[in-house]
Amino acid sequence: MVDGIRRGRMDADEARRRVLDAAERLFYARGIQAVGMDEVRDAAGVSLKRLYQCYASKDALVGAYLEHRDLRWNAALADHVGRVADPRERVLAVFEFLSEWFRTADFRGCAFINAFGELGPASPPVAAAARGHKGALRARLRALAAEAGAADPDLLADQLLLLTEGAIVAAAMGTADRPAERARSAAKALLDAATMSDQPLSARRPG
Amino acid sequence: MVDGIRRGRMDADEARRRVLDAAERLFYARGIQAVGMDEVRDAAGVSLKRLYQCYASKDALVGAYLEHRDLRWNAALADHVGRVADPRERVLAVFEFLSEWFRTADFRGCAFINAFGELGPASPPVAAAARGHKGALRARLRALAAEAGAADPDLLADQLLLLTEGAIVAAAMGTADRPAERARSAAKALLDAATMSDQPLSARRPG
DNA sequence: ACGTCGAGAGAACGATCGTTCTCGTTGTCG
DNA sequence: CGACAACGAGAACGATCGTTCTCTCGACGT
Repeated sequence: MVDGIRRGRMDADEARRRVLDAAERLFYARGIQAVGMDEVRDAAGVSLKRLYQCYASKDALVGAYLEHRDLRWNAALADHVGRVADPRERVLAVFEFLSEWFRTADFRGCAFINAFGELGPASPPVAAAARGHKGALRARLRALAAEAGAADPDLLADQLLLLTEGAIVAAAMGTADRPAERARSAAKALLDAATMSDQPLSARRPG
Repeated sequence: MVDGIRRGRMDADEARRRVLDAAERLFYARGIQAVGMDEVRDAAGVSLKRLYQCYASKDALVGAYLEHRDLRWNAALADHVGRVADPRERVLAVFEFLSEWFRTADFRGCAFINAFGELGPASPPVAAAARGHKGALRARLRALAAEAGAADPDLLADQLLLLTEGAIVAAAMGTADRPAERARSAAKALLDAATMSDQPLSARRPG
């Protein structure tokens, strides 16, 4: 009974991983409400009983999906930005990351924007996860803006955040051509404007 | 028999109007999948039979909802921009329109982004409506950019579109402070950058 | 006034979905 | 070898939802 854990626990971890992988793929590709637990079970190759042992409810699975997605996405962005040294280029690297992301075969927008639009008002946990994800992104953009020498890092961070979210939405809906490149060009212009460091921004404005 | 149409058609139009009003309010506030036909019936104050006489299915009602929303939103934006004469100010008026919109009590993001995130892949009509709406917005921004003298109106239009969509998303999720004002400041900088070849920055006057 | 048509209210139906339960099997340990 | 716990497969259950059907009643034309 005690040692039953030996193999049981290994299998349980494996099952959890497969369930979460399947859920992430399906929820992201087709939306949360459109995917039933039966489909997750099929894709994960486990039994329903096992599925509910791993995640006690669909809500719990959705929470784990968003949490995992947040970790992966943040790590991928950090990795991409981390390869660049120049502070200004680090800001623009965010948009090169977006460009690569948009080209991935299964790209379907931001999981958090989608989940928020789908369940936001009806599901406080989903809303909180979405806000947390975007809050972390804003914090990262603010840090990059400050390192790049922006006169007002909060302002530039918000502007970059708007460009990022807009590019993601436009890429998902196909409403703009090469949205990442357009966002990058806009970010460059805003970065220039924010770091005309030693004079014009303040000199240009009267009192 | 012919005249039976007289009163019948009046009531039918009235019922259609009330059904569409109720559906628009409910779908926008809580999402499409979260609102059942029974609830639309209650809010509209008609019978289910009448409801299905007005709109043959929920899909048809969703289509009418998006179409009506598109008309109203475009008209409101056109009205707001139309009150401004200066070409550069007309571009920025878009973001003042957003600012007012975001402050309305029932604001809950862009109906088309929400609907697309909710049903996009599963519902081609919804996806088409969303793309049509954003396509019209992009065309309007392109025209404004051209009138304002942008060197590359397509580039500026896309950049402004990204700012607009980003501001809407950020406003809906509450991830940025005063997103409309931030988007406006970014738009101004981009507008400056896009029209600098004609006139130097020093010749510009802040609005 | 009477028969007919259509409207309203809501029951009913079929499908779907989240969740639980049953049952037959298997693998393990004493 | 035999009991027992856990597992897989899938039926079952209760709820919800889109849609249709039934029943009753009131309004209109002749």
